[in-house]
Amino acid sequence: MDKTARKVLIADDEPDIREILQYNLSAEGYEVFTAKDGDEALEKAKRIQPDLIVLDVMMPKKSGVEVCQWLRAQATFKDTIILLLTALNDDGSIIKGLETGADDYIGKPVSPKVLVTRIQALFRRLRKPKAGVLTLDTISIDPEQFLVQVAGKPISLAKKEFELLYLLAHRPGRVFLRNEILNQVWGNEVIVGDRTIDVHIRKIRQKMGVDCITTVKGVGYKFEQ
Amino acid sequence: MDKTARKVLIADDEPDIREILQYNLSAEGYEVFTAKDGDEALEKAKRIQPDLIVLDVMMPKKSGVEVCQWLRAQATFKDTIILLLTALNDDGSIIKGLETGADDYIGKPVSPKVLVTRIQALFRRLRKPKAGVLTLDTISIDPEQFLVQVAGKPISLAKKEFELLYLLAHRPGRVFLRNEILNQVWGNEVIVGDRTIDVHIRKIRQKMGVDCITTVKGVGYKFEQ
DNA sequence: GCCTAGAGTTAATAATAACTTAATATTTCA
DNA sequence: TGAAATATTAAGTTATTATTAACTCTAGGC
Repeated sequence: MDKTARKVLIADDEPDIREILQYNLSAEGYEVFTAKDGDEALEKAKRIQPDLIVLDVMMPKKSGVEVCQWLRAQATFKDTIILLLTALNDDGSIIKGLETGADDYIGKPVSPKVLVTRIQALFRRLRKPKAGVLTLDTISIDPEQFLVQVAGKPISLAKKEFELLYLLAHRPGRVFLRNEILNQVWGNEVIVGDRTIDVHIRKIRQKMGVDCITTVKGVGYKFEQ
Repeated sequence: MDKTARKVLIADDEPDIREILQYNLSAEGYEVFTAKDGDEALEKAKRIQPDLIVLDVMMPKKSGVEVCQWLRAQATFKDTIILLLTALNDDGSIIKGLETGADDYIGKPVSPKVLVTRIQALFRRLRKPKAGVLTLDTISIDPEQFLVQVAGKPISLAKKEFELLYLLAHRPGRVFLRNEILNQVWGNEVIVGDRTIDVHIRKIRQKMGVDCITTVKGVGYKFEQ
């Protein structure tokens, strides 16, 4: 099992459902735990600290909603993803479920495939993805390949130029102060003159051909189409 | 209007649905925009930079899924919440929709109340601390982007002008004495003539086009719609 | 090890935008 | 109405950035 595998806890009183979900989620590489009632769900949640918890609403001992409320009251589970699963599909139940702090509310019957997809969508959103390719209209910046393309045409940037461009482009619109730029690209210890940034900015502008870096005089620079 | 108002864009070809959603979301304090087809949705998304976008899957020009894919490929929209809305409720459509990067997928018909609740659940999870953005009616002031918008149109202010506007706008209605303004914007040591403030105020008024700074003769200035 | 090309930096100068001032006009309120 | 305060305008001054070229440094080829 992958060491970085995400832990999922499934709490449902029906053994069939536990098994089907366990099978499908394991197949996707998740480390799966199960519980058969509300108390067991709480106990295992505390011990395992899962990344995501699927709670059936109708369970013995404690309902899924109660478990959800209890978990959300704890600081430890503030960032845990909670998904409610239920046969109660009326508006009132849905609203109540989501208002207790659940991240999603799915009505039964649900196909395992759909459930897995929804779980993956939740993970995609709630766990920060690593730095990847940036696309901004006709400009693409790939830090893996160290490659910049403008309208499909590859541009060759030097290391510092690339790092500076990536810094600005990964938050388009946001202004970066000269100090921030120095810290991020050059590091805190290194001391370079103020003109150094200007010269790099100029080279980037020159090589890219398009005007995508805006000067905010007295403040810094920002990436902008 | 609430200062922390979040912007929601609704794209659906049915006027009834647009209207119902707009009504219900506005009632919850969101700032709502609408689009009637895929192309308009893209255009408005780029211009408005909403926090959340509701996309009908079946739309003229471009489908909701196409719009979603296009948006997700852009760095600018990587943190925008996207919610697909559709009559297609089969597993395949749901999986496909979520896999294009949507954050939620809701089948029609859906009660407006449920939709609003789901949207609030999404915001609860995905809210990013939009540090310091001031939104006052049609004016937004973003210190991170160093950007002022009036009715969606960006206005370019110089550093001192921006700082002065931000100072006044962060406490609308409150009068700032000329001394306070000098201390806050220029600092205690710097000594400048009295007319300097006037000239900056004038430039702001001129550039913004709308009359949002009121003179209180003998006292100072205040921000006011 | 020496040479070379390109990266990175610096420094000098030019260009530009921001800021301030001062002179004049206008408004406001006793 | 008239004095005080603010608005407006244009011109002057300063601060910041752009540009250019020369210089240093480093990695890789020979």
